[in-house]
Amino acid sequence: MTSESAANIDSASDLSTVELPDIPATAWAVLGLLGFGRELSGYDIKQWADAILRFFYWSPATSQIYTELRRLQDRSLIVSRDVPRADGRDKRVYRITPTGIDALEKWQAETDAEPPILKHGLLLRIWLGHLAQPDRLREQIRVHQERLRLELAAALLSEERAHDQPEWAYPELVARWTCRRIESEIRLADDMLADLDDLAAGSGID
Amino acid sequence: MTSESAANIDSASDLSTVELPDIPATAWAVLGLLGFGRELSGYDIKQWADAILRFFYWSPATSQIYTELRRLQDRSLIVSRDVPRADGRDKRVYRITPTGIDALEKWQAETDAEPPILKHGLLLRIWLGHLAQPDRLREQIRVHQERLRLELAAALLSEERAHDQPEWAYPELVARWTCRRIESEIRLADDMLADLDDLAAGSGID
DNA sequence: CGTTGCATGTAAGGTGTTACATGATTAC
DNA sequence: GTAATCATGTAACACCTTACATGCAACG
Repeated sequence: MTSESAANIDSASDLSTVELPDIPATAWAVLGLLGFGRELSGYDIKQWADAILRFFYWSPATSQIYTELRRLQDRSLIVSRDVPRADGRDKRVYRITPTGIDALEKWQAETDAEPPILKHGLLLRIWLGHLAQPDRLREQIRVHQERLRLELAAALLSEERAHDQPEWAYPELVARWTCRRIESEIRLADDMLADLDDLAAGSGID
Repeated sequence: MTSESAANIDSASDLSTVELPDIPATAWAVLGLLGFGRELSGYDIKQWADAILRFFYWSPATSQIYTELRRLQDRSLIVSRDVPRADGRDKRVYRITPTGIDALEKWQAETDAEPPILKHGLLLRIWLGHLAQPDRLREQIRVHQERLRLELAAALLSEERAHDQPEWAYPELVARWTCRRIESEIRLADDMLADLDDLAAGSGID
C-alpha cells in the first residue's frame, strides 16, 4: 500500500497532506489535553482528566494514560523531555508537535463524533424495579442526587476558572453545558421520585 | 476462606443465604433482561438491548451477549433449552432460574449503583473548539440534534408500549425519564449553539 | 512516624469489539 | 437472484483496569 513517492497524494488542502492517525478515542482525548500547548506530565494529565474530562468524557486509568503517551510519541504527535526535579529524579513532560496539531485539526475536520454513550447503573436498577425494595430505590436516587450536587459545585468552579480567559473560551462553554446538564439531571431525579410515589399510590395502597 | 459447613453463614434474611455472584456489569444487564421471566434467545436479547437498554445503559456486541449467557449458565443463574424451528435447526432459548432471581434481588439490595458514565465525543470536540472550524462544530451539533429527535421518537414509542401494562410499570418510568432526558439534551444543544453565536459575535467580528 | 501527594511504570487479566463463518427464510 | 433478517458462534485482538512496585517530600 505504500506509494512510491509523495507525488500522488491528494493535496486539496493543508490537512489532507497528512494521514489521519488511527488511534483509539482515549489517545485523541490525551492528545487533546496537550492540544492547548502546555507541557504536561502523565500525572498532570491524569489530574486534569479527573477534574474536567470526566464530566463529559471519562477519565482513563493512570497506566492507560502512560500507554497512550507512548503511542502518541511513537507517531511523533508529541515529544517528551526530562526535566530534573528538586529531589534529583527526573520528571517527564510531554508537548504536542506541529504534526500533532495537524492531526487534531484533521480529526476535527474529517471525522464525525460517535453517538454519545450513557452507562447509567441507577436507571438499570430502576428499570428492574420489580426486583427491588421501593425504599431502596429511593435511597439510591437520593445518593445519586447528592453526588450530582457535588459535581455541580465542581463544574461551577471550573466554569469560573475559565471565565474571561479567551484561551479557555471553549472549555468555558463546555463547563456551562455541564452545569446545565447536571442541574437537569437533578430535576430528572426529582421527577423520578415523584413518579415512584405515584406508582406506589396507584397500585401499592389499594 | 471456605468454611467447613453452612452453619456459620449469616442468615439474617433469605437473601444472605446465597452468595452474590461476581459477574461483570454486562452480565447483570443480560440477567436483568431475563429477569422479566420470559424465555429469550441470544438474538432476542440483542434486539431488546438495542431497542431499550441503549438509551440508559449500552448495547453490548452480539458475541458479548453469547459470552455472558454462557457465564450465567455456568453459575446456574439461567437455564437453556433448545426449541426446534420450522427449518429443522434448533434455536436456544434461556430462562432465569430461582437462583438467578435471588441473585438479582440480592444485587439490588446490597450493591450500590456505580456513578453514571457519560462518553460524549461531541463535547470533547467542542472543548477542543480552538482546533476546529466554527461551522463544522455547528454542523456536528445539528447532526447530534437530529439523532436526538429520532431517539426521542423511539423512546416515546417504548413509553407508549409500556403504558398501562402493570408488568411494565418500572420500564415505563425509565422510558419517561429517557424522554425527558432527551428533550433536555436537545435544549442543551440549542443553548450551546446560542453560546457559540455569542462567542463568535464577541471575539470573532471585532 | 504514618499518611498523603507527587511521579512513573510493569504485569496480568478481564472486558469488549470486529471480522468472519455458516446457513435457512423472506421480501423485493 | 440478491439483500435483509433470523440465528449462533469462534478467533483474534484491542482496550482498559487493578494490583503492584518504587521512592521522595511534606504535613500532621
